[in-house]
Amino acid sequence: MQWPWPRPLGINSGPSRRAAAAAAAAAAKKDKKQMSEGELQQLRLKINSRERKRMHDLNIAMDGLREVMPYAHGPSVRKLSKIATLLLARNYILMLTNSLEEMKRLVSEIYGGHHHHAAAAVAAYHPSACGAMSHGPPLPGHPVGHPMHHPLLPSTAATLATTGITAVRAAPPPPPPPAPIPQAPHPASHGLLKSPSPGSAPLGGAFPHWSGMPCPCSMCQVPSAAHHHVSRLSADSK
DNA sequence: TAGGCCATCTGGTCCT
DNA sequence: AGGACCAGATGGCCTA
Repeated sequence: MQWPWPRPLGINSGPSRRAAAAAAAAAAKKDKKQMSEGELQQLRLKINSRERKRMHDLNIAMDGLREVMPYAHGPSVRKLSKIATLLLARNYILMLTNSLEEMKRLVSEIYGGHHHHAAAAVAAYHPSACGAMSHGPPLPGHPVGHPMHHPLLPSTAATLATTGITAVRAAPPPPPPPAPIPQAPHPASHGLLKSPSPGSAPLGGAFPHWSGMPCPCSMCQVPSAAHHHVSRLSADSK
């Protein structure tokens, strides 16, 4: 259907329209009364199946969203819940927007309005790899000694906290960190791990971290947020 | 055991 | 009319 966004209330929903719909529903009900039990059951199964498919598609889309989120991926890592995924995605978008604005501002400061050079500088400074979150070794032109603000600043976990949502089974009362959170190395107790093994790469090496930047994951945004719950991975694939 | 998350079923509503 | 979307109800699974 061509309505991939929530339908605003009130569209085409005047009293007459509603009455018509109600009448149609009533008629359908009457038809259903005339249907045999078997036919009714067939119809129900068909509708249920459609709904299942719809929800599966929704989950696939949700998985797609998880894949591009700056968050741990991998078999040993528990999946973000749906609500956490959406909230993290929102913050991620806000962060990228802020990042872009900040970048523009810096560039225009540096180049003092020479837009041509400024644009080139932006391209060189902020390669697309940054957006792809593949932060391995520093990229050419991608400063390692980034000021403490890679603007992943709107804290996901903070938002989650303010919305009363626990990101990935957040552990209770996270004392809010006053300032930028120290990033490296990740504590072994980072969470989302099946069995935190000291010495092994945090998060199984699955988590892309910026060198010299705050970690974007909600784990780091709020200490002790999100722990355990790995076994649901298997349950999720039921 | 309580609480969180999820899948599924179901009826209502709206759109094409 | 048929399909999509939505929200409430229900029950299962899992963890603290």
